Amino acid sequence: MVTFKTITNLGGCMVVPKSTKNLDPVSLETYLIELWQEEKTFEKSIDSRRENNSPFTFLEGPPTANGKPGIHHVISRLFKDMVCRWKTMEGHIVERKAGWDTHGLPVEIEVQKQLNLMSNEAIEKFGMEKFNKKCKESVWTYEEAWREMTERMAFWVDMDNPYVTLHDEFIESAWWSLKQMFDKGLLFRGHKVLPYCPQTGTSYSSHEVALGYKEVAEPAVYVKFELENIDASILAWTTTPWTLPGNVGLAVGPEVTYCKVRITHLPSDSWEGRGGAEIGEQLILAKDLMNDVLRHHVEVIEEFPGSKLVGESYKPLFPGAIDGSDSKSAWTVVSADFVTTSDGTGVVHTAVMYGEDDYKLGMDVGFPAQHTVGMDGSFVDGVHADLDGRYVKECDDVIINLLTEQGKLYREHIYTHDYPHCWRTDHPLLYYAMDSWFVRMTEVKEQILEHNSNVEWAPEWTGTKRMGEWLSNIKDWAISRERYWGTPLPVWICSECGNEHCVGSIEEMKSMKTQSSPMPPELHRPYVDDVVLHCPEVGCSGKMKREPYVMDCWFDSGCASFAQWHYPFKNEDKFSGSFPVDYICEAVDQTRGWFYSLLAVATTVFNQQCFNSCLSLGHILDKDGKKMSKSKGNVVNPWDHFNKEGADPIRWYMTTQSAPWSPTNFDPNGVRESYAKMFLTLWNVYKFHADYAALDGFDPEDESGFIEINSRSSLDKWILSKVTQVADEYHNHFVSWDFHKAGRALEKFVINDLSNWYVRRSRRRLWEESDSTDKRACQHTLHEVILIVTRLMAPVSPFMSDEIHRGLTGISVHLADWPTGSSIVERNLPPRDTSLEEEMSLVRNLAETGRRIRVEQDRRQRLPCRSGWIVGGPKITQFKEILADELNVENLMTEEDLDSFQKIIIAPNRKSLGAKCRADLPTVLSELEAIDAESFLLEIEAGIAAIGGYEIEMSDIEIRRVEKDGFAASTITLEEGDISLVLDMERDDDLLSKGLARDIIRRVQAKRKDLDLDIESKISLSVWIEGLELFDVDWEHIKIETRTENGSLNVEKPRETSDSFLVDGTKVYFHIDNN
RNA sequence: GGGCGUGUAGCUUAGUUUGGCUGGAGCACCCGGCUGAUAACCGGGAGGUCACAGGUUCAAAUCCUGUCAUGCCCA
Repeated sequence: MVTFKTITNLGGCMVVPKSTKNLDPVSLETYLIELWQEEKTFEKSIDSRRENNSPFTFLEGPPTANGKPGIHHVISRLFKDMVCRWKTMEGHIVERKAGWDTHGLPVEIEVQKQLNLMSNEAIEKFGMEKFNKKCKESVWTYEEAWREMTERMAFWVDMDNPYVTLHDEFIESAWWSLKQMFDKGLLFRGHKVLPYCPQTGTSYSSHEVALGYKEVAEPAVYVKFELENIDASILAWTTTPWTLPGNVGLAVGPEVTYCKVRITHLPSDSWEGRGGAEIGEQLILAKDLMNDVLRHHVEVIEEFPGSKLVGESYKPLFPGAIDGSDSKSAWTVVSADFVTTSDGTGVVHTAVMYGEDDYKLGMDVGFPAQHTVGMDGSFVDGVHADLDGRYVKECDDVIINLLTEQGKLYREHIYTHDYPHCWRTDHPLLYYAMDSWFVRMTEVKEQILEHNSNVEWAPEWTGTKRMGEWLSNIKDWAISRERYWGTPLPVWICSECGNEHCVGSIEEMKSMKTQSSPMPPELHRPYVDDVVLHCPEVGCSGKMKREPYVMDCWFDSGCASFAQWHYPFKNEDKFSGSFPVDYICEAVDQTRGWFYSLLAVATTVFNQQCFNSCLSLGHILDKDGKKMSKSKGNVVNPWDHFNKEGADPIRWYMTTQSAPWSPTNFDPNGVRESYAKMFLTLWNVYKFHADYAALDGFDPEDESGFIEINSRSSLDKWILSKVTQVADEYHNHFVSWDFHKAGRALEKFVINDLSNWYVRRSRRRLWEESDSTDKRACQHTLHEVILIVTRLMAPVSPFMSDEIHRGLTGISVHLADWPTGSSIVERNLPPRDTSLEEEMSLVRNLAETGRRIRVEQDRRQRLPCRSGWIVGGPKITQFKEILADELNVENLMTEEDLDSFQKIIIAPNRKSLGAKCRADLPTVLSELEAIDAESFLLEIEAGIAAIGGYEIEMSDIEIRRVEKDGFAASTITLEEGDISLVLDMERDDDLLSKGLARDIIRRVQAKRKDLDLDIESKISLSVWIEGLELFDVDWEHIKIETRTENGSLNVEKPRETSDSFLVDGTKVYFHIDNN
């Protein structure tokens, strides 16, 4: 059992608290930022923990500095900072290296917009070297803004030594990791089907595609594929006729029911567009879609599952367009599980190179993977004489005509759908199989699932569901991009023997390069493109050219855990001591982004998990729950609040508003509320303590003046017990990532327990002018409780907590230990006394009950009651005086039961009495009203009760219990049973005089405050009262309370300028003269 | 289209895991009270289709099914 160390000599210099000013949050915070810089508080907070040698490692998810930081960036930096600060206080070494993500398409797009370079051709004409230089500059556009925001919100991170993904060191580490994958056979070349714009020569990420969806009406066709061995054609549907020359297969659902039909009659309706069928012709399609597709009258000849069609071969639509000699499956029917009967014919036309499903299916079943369309968007030579060299989107009509001529078109129609368009040129995008390099993630699926399951995810479902589901359908990772600005793919291919070589370091490149190739000044295009290597293959003397790709920028950030240290080329110790990383934190959209790329790289390179815990945050939305975006104009600028309420209230608001992983509707008014409640209240508690401590020269470290907790009042013991309770609750919520619950609990403690109860109840103790044990006990208690509160809140709101902590101890809260302790630092909290806590809870409950009674009885709080009784419930031993004072009751007693306060009244049952008495009812009722209930009840029980000649029985009346005249009561129900509070409502001259005195005191005090008088200054007070006698003793009391030296009561007449007020019909005038 | 979240008073939210008192707070509003630390606090009032529709159950904000809205990710 560790005892609570009440005297905490932390080596501070300024232990006697100074009187404080009113709160100015902005200057307080900006002052502290400067102080932290001068003192190097951040560095100290790390260095002071070195002796424990227990690192807690954090990895910063690198932001891109080519966009302005907004309020949504504040939240993720908050939760990063909070956990790091918390772990520091628990005694760990928590180093925090900043990082910048500097590569990637968004950077290029930004520069392209700037320089109006709307195609690859334009970029190359402009010059890749110049272009990349621009990109490099562009990534630092908002660095200053990011630094300022980071500093202002007090995210402690080492921004002077960040890792930067464009640095050669970082790139070299990334190269090294790719070579590990290459050596394990996990890197391969293939195709990836991407939305591609032939005008600009670029493929697009899904993000860009989303920018350009447009609704278009295009021709769609039902095409007849004539089977070789069955006298029928299979019908297939497509919305992209230009892919038909590339057709190499038809996919059917194995479980889907198909049928073969024969045309019996021509359609009765007029035929739309081209196409048609002869009577007697036989067609095959899904049974469910017959009615939607067919326009002829038919007879169904046969029904069968799709599996029966599998393997059937058919005649190519465009013979010679594709060389199928190496493929057994070319132009046959295959089975695929993605086939549905929701549209089309239930048969999917497959052109390997122009659809993702198509490509995957093609690879699985061995269709020939050949292009019929070139990179320029035109058909290649040899497809068809009418098509060769023509832009595909212009050929729809030609193709449909060709099919019609050959009798292969069944129907055409116009189909309206959303189709992606190039956001720059507005041309429709083509889904096109691009050459691409892949990491074979499918090979390591089991390992990555295993590593994922060992991560502590918050919330859990991010890991198990969102990430888990994704990983169980893992696909190979396309890591190459046909772009300019990025980490160059370090793969070289020999032009002689086709040997592929992956370079894993600068040194390796240097040793392999030909004499004539220059050493690149940096590891970027175009310099690296010029490096030619000698082929290392035995017996080959060929030259190797680099594959002209850059890498997916997610690969960069996925390498951050080791590349930030330039591992394995340097910092072996730093890396091994920090891997796997203990903690990362980003918004939920990073699940498939950074969280995944970290897992993927760590699994393929080290076969380890990359991080032990991951907090995935919900997004910040605007106050209407809409996404914040520039175009909507609903983006909140954090500086609006930095410059108003300060960073602490923003951080507190974000923490307590909702669970970290819940989306938060950002309400600026909520920040104000956090400020007004949590921070103003705490500041005033502190100010109250500090002002009186300064006045009295209170020194918490003066052992001679120390009061043991045992010798303090019950009120002190109570708040000390409560602060321990809230500290434990707070800590437990931190452990389970429920930071919002932690903050709410602490806020409730500060406002309700500390400020509105402890301080309010303790004010008189500190007003006492002479030194007393009780006063010092109160000062020590306040001092101790405030210190614990500041240490608890320091990770969330580092400014005010530090200011107060420094004010009380002379040292920074960020160097202090976590109050509940850890495996490293000692627990340091006062003892609990739960019975005291329970009693106080009851007392507060009864005080509220008293106020409720007064409202109901229309008796103001300042008018005292002569007596009050507590009926039932546990005995109140410690806080009886407090309760009596709160209730404003002169004499508070306990009573066994309610009988002495209640009487029985008899109410008539009109239904039964009316039937009995008829016209006499009014008389009976009025007599009943005047009757003595107790004795009449006895008469009824004896069967002798009668009114006006009518016999009265129990059924004629209702018995009720009410408070006797002059009493008022209210009952609260607790687990232990009911407790009633009874108040004596009697008013007499004595009570009225006392009540009046309190009202006068209150008005005079308010006036003193209005006049901005010093608390100690003396006044002259004149009072005139009309219609009520103020007793001498009460007048004396008024004079003492209001520090009146010269008092006059009812002397002459009130002056014109005198204040007046009315209370219970009594008019009071008063006048203050400042002495 | 698919996966994963979210939806409770005008606003911000608790309660949903494990069904059970009259769905609890704060802001704003109205009435009253307390106050020489406080933009704080206390009592009362008004304000609820617990997104909607079904279902299970003696009992549903809570469990199940579907729908709608909204957010993220993937197509």
